[in-house]
Amino acid sequence: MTRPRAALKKRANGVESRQRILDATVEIAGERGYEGTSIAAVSAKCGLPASSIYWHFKDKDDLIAAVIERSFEAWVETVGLPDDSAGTPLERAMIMAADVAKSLVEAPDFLRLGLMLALERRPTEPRGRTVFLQVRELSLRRVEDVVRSLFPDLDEDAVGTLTTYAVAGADGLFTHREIHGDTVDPVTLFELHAHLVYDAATRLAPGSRR
Amino acid sequence: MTRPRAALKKRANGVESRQRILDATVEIAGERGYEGTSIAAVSAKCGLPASSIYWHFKDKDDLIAAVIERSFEAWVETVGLPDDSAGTPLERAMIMAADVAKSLVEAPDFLRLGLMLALERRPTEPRGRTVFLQVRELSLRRVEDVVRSLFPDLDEDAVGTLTTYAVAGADGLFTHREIHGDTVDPVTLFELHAHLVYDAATRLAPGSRR
Amino acid sequence: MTRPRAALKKRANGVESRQRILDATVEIAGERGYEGTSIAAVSAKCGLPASSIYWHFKDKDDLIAAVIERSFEAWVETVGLPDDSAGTPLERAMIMAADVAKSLVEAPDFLRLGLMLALERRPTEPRGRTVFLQVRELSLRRVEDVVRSLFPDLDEDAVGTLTTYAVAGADGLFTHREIHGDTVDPVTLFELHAHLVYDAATRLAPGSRR
Amino acid sequence: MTRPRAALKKRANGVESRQRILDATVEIAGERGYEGTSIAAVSAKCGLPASSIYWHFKDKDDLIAAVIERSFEAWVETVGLPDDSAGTPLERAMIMAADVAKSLVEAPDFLRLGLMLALERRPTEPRGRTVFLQVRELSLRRVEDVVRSLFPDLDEDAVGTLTTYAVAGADGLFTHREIHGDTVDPVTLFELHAHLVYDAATRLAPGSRR
DNA sequence: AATGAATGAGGATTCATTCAT
DNA sequence: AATGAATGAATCCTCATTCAT
Repeated sequence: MTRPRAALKKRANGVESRQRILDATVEIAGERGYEGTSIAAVSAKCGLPASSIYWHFKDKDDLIAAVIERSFEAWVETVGLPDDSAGTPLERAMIMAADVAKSLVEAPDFLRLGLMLALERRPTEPRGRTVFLQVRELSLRRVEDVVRSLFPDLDEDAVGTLTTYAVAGADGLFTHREIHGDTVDPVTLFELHAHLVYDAATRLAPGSRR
Repeated sequence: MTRPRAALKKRANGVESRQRILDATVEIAGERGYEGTSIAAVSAKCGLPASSIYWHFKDKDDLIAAVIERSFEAWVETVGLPDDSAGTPLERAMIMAADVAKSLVEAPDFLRLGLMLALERRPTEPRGRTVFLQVRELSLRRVEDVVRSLFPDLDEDAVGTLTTYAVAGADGLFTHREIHGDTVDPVTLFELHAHLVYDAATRLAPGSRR
Repeated sequence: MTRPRAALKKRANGVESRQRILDATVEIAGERGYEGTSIAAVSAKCGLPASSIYWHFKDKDDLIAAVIERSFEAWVETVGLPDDSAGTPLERAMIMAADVAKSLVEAPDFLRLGLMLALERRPTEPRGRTVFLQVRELSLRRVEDVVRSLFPDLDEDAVGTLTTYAVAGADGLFTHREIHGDTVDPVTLFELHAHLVYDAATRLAPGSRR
Repeated sequence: MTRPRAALKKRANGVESRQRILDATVEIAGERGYEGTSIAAVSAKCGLPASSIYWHFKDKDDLIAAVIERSFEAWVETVGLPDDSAGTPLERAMIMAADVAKSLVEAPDFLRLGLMLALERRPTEPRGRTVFLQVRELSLRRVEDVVRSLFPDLDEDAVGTLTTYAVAGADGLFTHREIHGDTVDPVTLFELHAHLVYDAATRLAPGSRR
């Protein structure tokens, strides 16, 4: 009576269960938002009873926050880090644009869910929203750095404006695609965006005729 | 003396009640989205019992759809129609930009609620979402017309791209402001956007070195 | 400016409205029973607002009771009274059987609704049930009389048993038809029933070898 | 000593809870029919909160269907199977009659509830009704078999007629008793019914003077 | 003779969560 | 590591009824 040889299946496996729950949750939360995501629905989709979800996560808030975190990490990986060395500023900007466009097409959960949460204004803010705002702030700083390194002449105000415009534009293009689908090619749009942001840098630069 | 005109309060007045319900609903739905909007909350805010809400609206779906419709109309009014005659194309674009910026700052319910609904993907789409998509489509056609009239040389593809970029940019700037507040002056951003869209028109125009 | 010539339509007409309400109510109550019959449903079916129903009837109980009364009268008319004079007792019994069979096929609302109400045991008995029990008692007395006149020799106990059996049989055949439809010809069954009741009379008669 | 077996009350026991819910439901549904049976009332009667009822049953429909099923089984048990061997056909028929009479007096929930459901015609038929019709069909087949074995000479049409008449008669007698109580002794009536059905068999038999 | 609007009570069902096992 | 059962609060919505007009 040795231990069963291949007890691989159905052997209590915390890590895998956790993943299954998170998988189910992204799907549902991405469809229905924070309030629309019920533990029962997640339970039905992942096959584990509701009480098991509470074994892995403190509460619904915690679950959603975890989902945001995980999907942010997944998104960050698909973006890839820009190679600092290569080419002219414009060329580097264009490569970033293409990267971001691709990442938003491939791993849209993070931003969709995040924007849904961010647009809400409920009195007691869910932790998921806070998490999203944090990682978003992080991304904004990262973009700011890139802007600064690409256009060293800009003053801080201009850097802020440009960063905001660059990120807001990406948000808008993403949102548009989520709503209307690929009626216009997203890569074209993101490249246009990169070009225009680049133009804006010169427009905002000191000594420009603005 | 005739009988007191406004009796002793609380006497049947359909039109006003309807408005009160809608007022309460925009406020709540704009804060918490579709699922977060409970009839009980609306009832509490407008003072009428839940059952009375159902006299005026078939169900929650119907209520939210009505809110979207009304807030769209309100928004359209605050935008104002562009004066066809005035100035150079660029000047006219700048005026539009300022108008839209102002309208989004003043009557943001329509777009906030609409975007929240639009980002959702629930299997049985709420009517409110459909309504939003319809009026949005309408707005897109309107912008398209303006683009065409400002830049008569553009081919249809370019018109589509430009329209999409213009609207998506506005969405993005709006979203950014909803999330981060006025860290960067919205009018500046919308004017920058107008400038860049204008530049893009020349970039996309036939004969440009694109 | 004389009175409009043919103000026949839409001139407030109490009698017709009352009928429309009753018509709608039989239909719904026959489908769904007492509790299942909502004023809103009746209102929807007859086209008059709920408040109008309350102008014609005191309350729901009153409405249902009125329906029972009216459908009983309709049923009584389709039964027709047996012609006292004609033929042998058996022949007269057979004619009655055919009459009753036909009436239950043609105007089944009364009995269906009545039985539904009668089978219920709610603590505060609805007036409709009382009305049904009353008219049913009336019918039972009528049948009793017929039994007595057909079989003058029977003692009162036997009359009671026979009457009960005759009526219960009719109820059962009716119920069976409501449930299973015309899988077996109802006239055949009612004739068989008449025959057997007739046989039973001889079986119960004094001096029979029972 | 081990830990106290029946803890401190109120500790999870699925099977027992399910029974308690069903017990409460038969009682209420038998009194008030489908629509008249509110989950709140069941909850009050069985002591479990409404939400617990939904742990055990998908919805009200499911609950009522389960009640029908269980009460049918209970009823089948009180009927008892006819002992194939004993006596003449008539004697055996009489014993069956007595058995059925007794069972309907003792466990009337099944038939009362079933008939109430069966008489309804709601557009979307409740599952409970379907279940009742199924078990009823089953019972009819059983009776048909008995008829065939008691009167092997009958052709199929006659078997159908006789079966229908036998069952419909039982329904009618049951209904009568539910409505009017024991004004006439039920056993007497069921025995009379058995006699008459027996007579009918000869009346329907080939070669009879029918 | 009729009705638009209102309303409190109650309908079924789902919610997030807990807890003993 | 997991789960069956339970639970109170909240969900949306319908109920029968009223009342001023």
